[in-house]
Order: sequence, then structure tokens, then C-alpha cells
Amino acid sequence: MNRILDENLIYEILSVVEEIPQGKVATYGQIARLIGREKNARLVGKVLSMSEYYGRYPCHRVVNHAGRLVPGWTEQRQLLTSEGVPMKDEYHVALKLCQWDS
DNA sequence: GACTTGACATGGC
DNA sequence: CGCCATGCCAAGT
Repeated sequence: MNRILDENLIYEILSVVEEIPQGKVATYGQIARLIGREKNARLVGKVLSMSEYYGRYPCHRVVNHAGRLVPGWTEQRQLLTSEGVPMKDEYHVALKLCQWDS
């Protein structure tokens, strides 16, 4: 039954995001995989964009497979650096050093 | 209900 | 992890 999809999706996604340890980051694909929706990585991003509406979650610890930060969200870089996440440049994190080993 | 859009992923170069 | 092309799925219009 796929009557409820967004709510469950949101709950699962946020549950995973919430478990990301400080100083580490996770990719959308990784989260999507953890919730059993590998192909829905984009949905993760959509949900996270609205995550503030559902509650406060460390959505800044989620980046895409290239380690690129959210376009247009300048705060994210400072938040990550404050947590000790190594940055490759202003818009990319060093995934090699800080990708979450779920 | 078809078309477009998106905080994406993966594989090839 | 630079860029290009293709695939995927849900939400919004």
C-alpha cells in the first residue's frame, strides 16, 4: 500500500539524518539507500529542504555524491567547519576525510 | 493526467 | 572528483 509515502519517507529520512555524527557528512544516495529508496536520492533533498518545517535536523551534514554543499545556502559551510568537517573549498567538503561510515 | 523541475546517482572520458 | 549523458522517482504546475 502506498497510501502514505511522503510522511513515511520523511520520517525515515529524518531518522537517518538525525544519526549522522558530528564532524561527518552523508550523501543523499547513502541516506536513500538506508531507507530503502536508492533511486529516490532527490526526494531526500526535497524533504531536507522542508525539514525545518518538521523539526530541527542536521540537514547541513548532508551533501551530494561530489561533496558539494547546497547551492545558495552560504551558512552551511560555516556550520560544517564549526563541527570540524574538512572543506576542500567553499562549496565542497573532503568526502575522503569525513564521509559517514554508516 | 501529461509536462517540467529538483539540496541526486552512476558510468564514461 | 573535473564534465557530459542517461536514469529514477516524487512533487508541483
